[in-house]
Amino acid sequence: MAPRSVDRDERRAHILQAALRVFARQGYSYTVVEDVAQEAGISKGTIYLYFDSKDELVLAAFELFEEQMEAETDHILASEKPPLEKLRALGQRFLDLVTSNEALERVLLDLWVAGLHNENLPQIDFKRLYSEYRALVRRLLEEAIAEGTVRDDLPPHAPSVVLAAVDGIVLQWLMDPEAVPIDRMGEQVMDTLFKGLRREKTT
Amino acid sequence: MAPRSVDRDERRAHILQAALRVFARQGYSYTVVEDVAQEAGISKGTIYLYFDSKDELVLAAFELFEEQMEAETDHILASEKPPLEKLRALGQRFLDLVTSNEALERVLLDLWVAGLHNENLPQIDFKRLYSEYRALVRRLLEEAIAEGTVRDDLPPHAPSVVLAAVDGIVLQWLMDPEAVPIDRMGEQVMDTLFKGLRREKTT
Amino acid sequence: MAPRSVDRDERRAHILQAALRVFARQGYSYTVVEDVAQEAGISKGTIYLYFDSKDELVLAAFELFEEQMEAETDHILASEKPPLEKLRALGQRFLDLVTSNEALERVLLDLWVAGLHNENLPQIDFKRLYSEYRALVRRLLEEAIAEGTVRDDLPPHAPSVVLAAVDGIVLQWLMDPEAVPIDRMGEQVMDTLFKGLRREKTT
Amino acid sequence: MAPRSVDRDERRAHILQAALRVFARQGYSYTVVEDVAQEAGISKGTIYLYFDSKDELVLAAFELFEEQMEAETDHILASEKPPLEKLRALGQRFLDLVTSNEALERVLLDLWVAGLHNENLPQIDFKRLYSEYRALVRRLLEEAIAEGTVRDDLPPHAPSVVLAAVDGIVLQWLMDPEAVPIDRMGEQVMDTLFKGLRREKTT
DNA sequence: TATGAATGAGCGTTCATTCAT
DNA sequence: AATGAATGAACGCTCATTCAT
Repeated sequence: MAPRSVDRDERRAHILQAALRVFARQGYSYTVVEDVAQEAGISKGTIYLYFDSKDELVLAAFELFEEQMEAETDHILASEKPPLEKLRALGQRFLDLVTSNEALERVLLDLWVAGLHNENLPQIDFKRLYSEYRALVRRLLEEAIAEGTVRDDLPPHAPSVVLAAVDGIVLQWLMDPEAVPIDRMGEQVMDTLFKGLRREKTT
Repeated sequence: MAPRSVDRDERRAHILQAALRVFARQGYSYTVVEDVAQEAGISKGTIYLYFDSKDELVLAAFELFEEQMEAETDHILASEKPPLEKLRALGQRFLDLVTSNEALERVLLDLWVAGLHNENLPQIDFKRLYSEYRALVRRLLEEAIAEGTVRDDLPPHAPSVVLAAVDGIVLQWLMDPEAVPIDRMGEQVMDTLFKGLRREKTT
Repeated sequence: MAPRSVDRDERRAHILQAALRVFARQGYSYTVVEDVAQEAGISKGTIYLYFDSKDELVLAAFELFEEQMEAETDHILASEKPPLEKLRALGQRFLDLVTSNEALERVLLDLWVAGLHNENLPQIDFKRLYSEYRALVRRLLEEAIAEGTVRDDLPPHAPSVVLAAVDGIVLQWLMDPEAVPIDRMGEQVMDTLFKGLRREKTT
Repeated sequence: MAPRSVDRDERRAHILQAALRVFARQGYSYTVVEDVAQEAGISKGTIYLYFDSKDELVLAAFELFEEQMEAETDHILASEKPPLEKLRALGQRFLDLVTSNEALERVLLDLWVAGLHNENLPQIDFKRLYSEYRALVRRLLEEAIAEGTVRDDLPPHAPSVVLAAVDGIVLQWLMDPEAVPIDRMGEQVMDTLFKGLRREKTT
């Protein structure tokens, strides 16, 4: 009486991974559902047994990323490191996460750009997400200022600059992985941000 | 190059500007050719007398940006400022350029993401473009190191970080212009990059 | 015809009843096979063990109706009533049958409309069926004329009008059961048809 | 500067007539938009220049019918005939209208049956429409009763019976036009309804 | 026998592009 | 040169049917 039995979650994950690969290769809007089906080695209709729509595929990708990042963030914040070390660790983990799944990152970028135009993508609130990241960085920087490890004359938007540097590096890596080898970038980004470009004393 | 040609160029520019506005508002893939025609106050068919395809519109937008940026860059490099001031000026001009034409920037981002996926967009070689920018920044930093105004232990990919910070700020501004007011950001980005986050002496 | 067959017939009937309920509720073309399966408490695949196709379900529904109506008709015709009473009884029984299974009637209507368009539904010959009904009514009316209970100047298509009135009432009931309460309509239809609208003597 | 010029209304009407023919032949749900395009001798896309959706085609058909019928109704009601003659004229005109466009009638039937199931077809409120027709018939009958031309012991739902007879005749005609020649039916329906089946005096 | 996951043809609709005027 | 009506390939999605278990 038992039909073909499948592990729904596994199947879903399989399709999602296939979708990520194709989306990363071709871009979300240039990918047709049939492409995802072929990549997953199944038929078009099957995808709709596991996802309600093409959009939901990309939304699921985002959730995947957010879950992973959130877990990492909580872990790092709960640690006993000084605030600047936490910041360094966060940046590093973000880059690691991104590195470990280039496909995911490309898809997120697509999604990000789409979100800039499409108000009907309300499930993903990048605006809020970035606000939270900025607040988080700000808190760490303030702790560090209180501690005396960070200068107290930072520009008010310094948190944005920190985020910008990390984001921007990912962008360059996506564009040209050889020229910007991301697995060695975390340290350099943080070193540059922490120490600045200028020779000390010369300020 | 007959008088006709001037009219033609003017017309072409008119359409391109209209296209930029619409693409910026709605995103490239969410814009239908009819939208551009309406914005330009002409008919759909006419667009095809000046551009071969919808794609060519966005390609022309890129050329527009590149020309503008190149002129600015040359001008700044030819000036008599010290290298770090040139860098600051470049960053500032880039942000100004972007600010002055949000439409253009949004379209470039669209294009950028498309280029990530579409190898058949050989006219736009972002890879090469970024290589050139990195080389430019590197040259300026090396001059500054030689001069003694920049520390000589910079990480090798520091130029990427500089570019990243500027790019990343634009991204955050596009996403949330109120939270990241770009007209006051140039200075803060440069200040943060130049001085670093850390309190001096504590290094 | 082995014991198995009984089970099989029972199962088939069970599915058919479930199908009727769903078809009546949602309409044939708005019903997906899965809906029928759920209503029957079985799986989609099982339906195909008892019926070759979705179409066959609706065909079976028609056979069901025809069998029931035929049995009733024969019974009434075999009775000892005068012809006009037989006619009244037939109309009443038709309405009763319909009333007792609104689902069936709605499905038949669907089928009826489909049959109007689909020549490939040769199993159901509504044309022949109505011809037979008309002939039956005609026979009864002629008997009644001979008897002197029905006027001898009836229009030639009076049998069609009789059928039409009964059919039309069912239609109005299906459309708006509150406005046309079918359980009290049989009598009124027959009264109106028998006596006519006009005041007697005024003819 | 003038493009291919067309009379929009004419074009729309042309497509609508083509759609009516195909819908009548195949039924609404068995017709694909491509069929309508072929019948109209145009391409699929063109249909969408004149109608927003497939549904709108059938809705437009209904409006066509309603407008025609309403105009006829008003005209008849405004005339100087006695109420019973008005009723006869209404029935006759309804049948004429239906006869003159079999395609339209078949489509309306389709629509009617679809409306029974599809609550999302709110533009067409057959329930209300029939209520109004019943009220109209009732009013005429009451006038006739007051006048003394109609018996005063009519069953309360007699108006429904009148409507039923006319509707039902149309149904039989659609099913089998030879057996039920509609152009000679109006009179017979009305004669049967007015005088009834029974021989006078015998009541 | 019964299951329900899998299939893929087919649908309504969109829109970049063409072309008669 | 300019128009906008017309085109038709392509899309996302549905669902009757099949079939491995």
